[in-house]
Amino acid sequence: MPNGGEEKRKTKTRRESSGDEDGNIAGKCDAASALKKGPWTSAEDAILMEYVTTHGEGNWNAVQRHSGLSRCGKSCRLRWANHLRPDLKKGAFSPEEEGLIIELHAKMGNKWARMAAELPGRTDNEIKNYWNTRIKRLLRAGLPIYPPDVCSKVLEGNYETQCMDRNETTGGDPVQKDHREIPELVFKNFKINRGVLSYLPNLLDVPGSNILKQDGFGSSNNYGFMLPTLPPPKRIRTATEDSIFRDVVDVGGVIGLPTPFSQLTTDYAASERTPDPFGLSSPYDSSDVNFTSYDGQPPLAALSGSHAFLNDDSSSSEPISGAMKLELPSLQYTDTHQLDSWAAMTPTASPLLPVESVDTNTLIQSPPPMTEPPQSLGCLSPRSSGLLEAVLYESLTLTNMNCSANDQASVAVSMEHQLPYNSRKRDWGMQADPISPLGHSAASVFSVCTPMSGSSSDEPGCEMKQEMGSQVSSPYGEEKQTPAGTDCMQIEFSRPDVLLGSGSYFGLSYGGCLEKGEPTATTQTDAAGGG
DNA sequence: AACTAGTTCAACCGCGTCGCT
DNA sequence: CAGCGACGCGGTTGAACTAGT
Repeated sequence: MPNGGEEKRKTKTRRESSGDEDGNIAGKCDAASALKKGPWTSAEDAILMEYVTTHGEGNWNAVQRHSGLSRCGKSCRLRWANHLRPDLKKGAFSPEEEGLIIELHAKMGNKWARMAAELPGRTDNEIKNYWNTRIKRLLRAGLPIYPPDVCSKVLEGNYETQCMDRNETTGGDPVQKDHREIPELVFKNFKINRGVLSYLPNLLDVPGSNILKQDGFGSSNNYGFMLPTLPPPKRIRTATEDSIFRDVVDVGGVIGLPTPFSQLTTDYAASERTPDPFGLSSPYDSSDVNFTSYDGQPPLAALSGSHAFLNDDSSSSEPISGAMKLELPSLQYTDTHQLDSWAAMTPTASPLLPVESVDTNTLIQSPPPMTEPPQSLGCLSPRSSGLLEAVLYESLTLTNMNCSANDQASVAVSMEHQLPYNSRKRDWGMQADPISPLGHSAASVFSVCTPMSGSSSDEPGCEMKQEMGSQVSSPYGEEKQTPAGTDCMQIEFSRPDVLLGSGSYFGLSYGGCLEKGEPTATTQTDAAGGG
């Protein structure tokens, strides 16, 4: 499916070859040297091939110098890696490969290179293209990105491996936790946050049901966070839909409709009153939520949450808006049937605040270490895993928020006891975050600071503790006091307008509950975007 | 046959990281 | 430790192609 073709490729190449002389000159690699850009010709390929076979890979800039190629080293490397490497596997992805890609993406997010390493003969670019194409199609059809079996695999796999990992790295000593694994991601710098969010009240004038339609939210420029907008299908293409459906079934091995995560529900949340595949129980029963209330818009929870910035490497430190883009494509639903299926996995119907609307320069900061890293939480650290884990993590986080801010010692314990994996009863109606986990999702777990605030944790604004019980932006632009120690999630989350306007959601709520112990100086990123 | 919208894929671009000096 | 170059990665773009009308 993915590549429509070698044939096409050949045709294109042929054309390119013929148009060699017209190739545009100049380039970013080295504008001064007028390096050629654009499609490679077969002659160039030959030169590059010859050079690499004699000199080996690496030192790509030398290729240009020594081979006479008018291509920058970067371009040479790309060409070699993506097209000329002898071990490249050409042609469409096999079903096995497709399945693997899906699984890997569920685990690691947009780590194309890492995924490529798991797929011999495949390039990151290829995988990326495949995924993006696939995502587009699935979203267009309103289907879940991950087949249920993949979800369960990832969940199980990570739960086990990460716990094992943790035990190894910490020697089982909960005190000596491995900071790489602990999801020390909380909102910091609340004062700054409040500033950042200060214009949110503007949004509050827009009814929740409509806000998502506002320019800027639905625009392509803003699709990054939770409201990516793919153009609605202008015509229904039966063949395409069929194909999509086939993909879901074939690749996933499990029919994703109408309840794509039923399997997970069974596995992990059987005892819960609401399907809770990711431990993402909504405060609502899905039956209580009218997902069509937003003018027929689907719940805009972004399941795909955000590998990019949940993953543990540098790319995670990008400003949220950037990081989220590809991973949170639009979720569009065409019928209530699909809504139902999504309702199970993305329980929130809350309109979500696009990160862009907050501040594209926001930073993700490492939270202060928790008094005692809940083991399970550590196992689900978004920093060490992908989307699904992130979702789980957030679920845990949200759950944990219920704990009294004063009862710091209970944090770890309560979180442990609120794992989605166990069947411990949770009163989501009172406690959980309706905005959801999936909506703000992983993003909401993170600290959001303006760069100018600095990532220094010793700034007063970064002291989450101080903020416990501090102001909460009301949906109406006012601020109200939330008594410290009270259930921070008792804000009126059931109200979309509150959710939208509640900068406090980002700051206070999370911080109030998560922030325990010393602020950490560790930052996920620096002001420059992480370097 | 012409037009249009959607898809695919190669290549580019910007940025982060690493290693060397 | 700063500066620099090389390299790698992920996101985006644009042209070619395909399919539907």
